[in-house]
Amino acid sequence: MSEKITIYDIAEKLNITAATVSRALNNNPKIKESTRELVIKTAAAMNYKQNKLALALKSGRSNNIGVIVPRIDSNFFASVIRGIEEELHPHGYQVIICQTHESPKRENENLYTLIDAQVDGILMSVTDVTNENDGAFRNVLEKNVPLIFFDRSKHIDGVSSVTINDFKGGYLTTKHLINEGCRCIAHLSGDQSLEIFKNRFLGYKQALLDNGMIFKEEYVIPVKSMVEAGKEAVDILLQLETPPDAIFSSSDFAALGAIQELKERNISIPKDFCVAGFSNEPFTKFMELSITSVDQSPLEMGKMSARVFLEQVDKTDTIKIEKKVVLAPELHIRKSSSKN
Amino acid sequence: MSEKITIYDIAEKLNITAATVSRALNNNPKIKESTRELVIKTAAAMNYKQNKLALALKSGRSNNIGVIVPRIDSNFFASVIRGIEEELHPHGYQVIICQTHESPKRENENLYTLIDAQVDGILMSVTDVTNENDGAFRNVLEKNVPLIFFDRSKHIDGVSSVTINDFKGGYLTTKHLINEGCRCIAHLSGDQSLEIFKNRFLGYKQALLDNGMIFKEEYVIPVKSMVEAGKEAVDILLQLETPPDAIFSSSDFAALGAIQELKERNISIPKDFCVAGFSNEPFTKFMELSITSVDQSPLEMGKMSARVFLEQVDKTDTIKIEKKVVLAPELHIRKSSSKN
DNA sequence: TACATAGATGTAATCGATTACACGAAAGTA
DNA sequence: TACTTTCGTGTAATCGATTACATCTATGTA
Repeated sequence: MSEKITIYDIAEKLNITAATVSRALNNNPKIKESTRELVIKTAAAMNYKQNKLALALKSGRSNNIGVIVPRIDSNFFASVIRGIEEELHPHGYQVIICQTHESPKRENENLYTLIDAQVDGILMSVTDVTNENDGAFRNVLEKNVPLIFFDRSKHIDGVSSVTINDFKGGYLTTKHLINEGCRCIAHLSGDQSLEIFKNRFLGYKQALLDNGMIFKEEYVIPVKSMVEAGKEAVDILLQLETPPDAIFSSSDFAALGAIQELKERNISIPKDFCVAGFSNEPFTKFMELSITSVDQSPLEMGKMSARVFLEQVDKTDTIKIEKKVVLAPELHIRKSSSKN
Repeated sequence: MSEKITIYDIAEKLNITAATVSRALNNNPKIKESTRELVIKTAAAMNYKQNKLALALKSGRSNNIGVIVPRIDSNFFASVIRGIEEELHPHGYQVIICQTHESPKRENENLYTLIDAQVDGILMSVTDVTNENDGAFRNVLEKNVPLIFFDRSKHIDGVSSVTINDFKGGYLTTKHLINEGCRCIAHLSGDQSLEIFKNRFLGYKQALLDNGMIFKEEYVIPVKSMVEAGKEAVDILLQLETPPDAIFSSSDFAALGAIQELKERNISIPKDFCVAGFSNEPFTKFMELSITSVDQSPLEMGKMSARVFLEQVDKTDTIKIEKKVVLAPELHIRKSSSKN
């Protein structure tokens, strides 16, 4: 119903030009005070709203930033997004959400779409590092749109990232299991093409070696981040000649599955078997047999990513600052691994 | 680095006008086939990308839709958003996320910001129905921007909504508890100014009356959706002259708190006390003592909201179709309330 | 041959805001 | 009095794409 009011409407009403109106509204110093006041009052009276699209076209800045995640309905990614939104909202940015569902094709699609939509920056968690068809990434860089990776990163010169120290997370957790007296610690590993999972694995391995324990390939089971995968892994592990007495899982969901399967087999946790997960999903704390897990401070990660973006967005210099922020993982020790 | 290529660049290279280029790229029928092919080939070669902002300004459609939720880091809202994104992505829409943190002020702010950003529609879950300062809502309606409520709705003429039948959810759950043999069923209620919570309460009450049980005010405890609140509620309930033997909680988190407190007091669940929650949060299924809860099909709710939006967005008629979609709640009966 | 018609393309306005440059009036300076 | 500044506004181009209307050419028809 209500006609869209433009600066031309205001100008017409006051018998001045749109240029003057624009200047008055933008606090341009070379405008008479009385004119400014009149314009501002009239604009308010006419319920004028600036057309952000026109502004965006003119300035080349949309005030939108794009966020790409594998999926949004995971506590971790949702929390990161929350952090991003909260940090960027006060600066006038809107957050556009894209999901990849772990598909490199969708990832590229989303990158192109966001660039087409003229976003002022892209914050993302990579889906597949081996994605060679990185014309999409090159495109982003060529357009000089700030790109920031969080959690799942990828090595690209000049691109900043915010991650946690996954190696340390794996190391600390494994060390903790060793301290609890576990002798044979297995690892449920994630997609090794992603650095986060590789580093968790490497931290695990190093902790074993540093503490005089032997590392066995057969104790490392690749799993998807699903309950069922954890059950299957336990099934495999318990058939080994020397079954393990602890599991460090790179996924909370797999850890949960492992626990369910162990209980099914009447193996007592933590007395005879310890389990620890990764991500600190809400349910790990809520269980009666609460699950030890590594917190990744997703909210902080989101806020930090947003801050890194803000630092870069105004740098008109072509000199790219590559900032690598690494947050500290926090091990939450709970019942599933507390023998004492 | 890479210059932005516009249709003018293509036109110049081919010695034709931008109009022709535009027509060729848009499959306008009145263009020579050979010209079209040449333009398309050249555009590809020059790596031309349509500037969506220019298009948006010209057409008045941004291809963005706004989603406003209390917060994104809740499994329910994140899942709804996932549904919305998946349904709208194929239609070329991008999803902009806003959070209110249950603040009416933020809600109004977000509404204005989204309208300013020229979104093509707004899908939202209301924060506070008593929010009288609805200039923000009026503004949306006047601008003829499709508005759709999901889950937490509000009565506004001409505005569509997608909700679940909360009354039925409350009714079914209470009936189930009665069937299990519970005689005194308490209710942990949510903010009664929100219809969803009022309806859950009404369903609970009706189920009691329909089954010859008496409804007692003192059995209704208002709670926040938090673990701690559930504990406190149990503390109050057990001090009553006739303490209840079951709880229907309008929140899974409060239900969890209740269970923790009951266990603390060595009350056996479900033998001596049954508990049921609402929302089917992931953890309810994962607990060893899994929690009975009502599923709200958030993914479906999101997709459905998106579909309702799509139906309305192309209707140029000023006649507003008010569509009220009500999804069926699904009671998931689990250990916390299964005596048999 | 003369004229209507279809086909292909060019011209220019438009969406709404910003801004370099131009211009007239008032004020300051010598 | 004559000339330079300063101040406040107007003019018009610009961002990139779309599209109504105009124009021109080639073809069809009587």
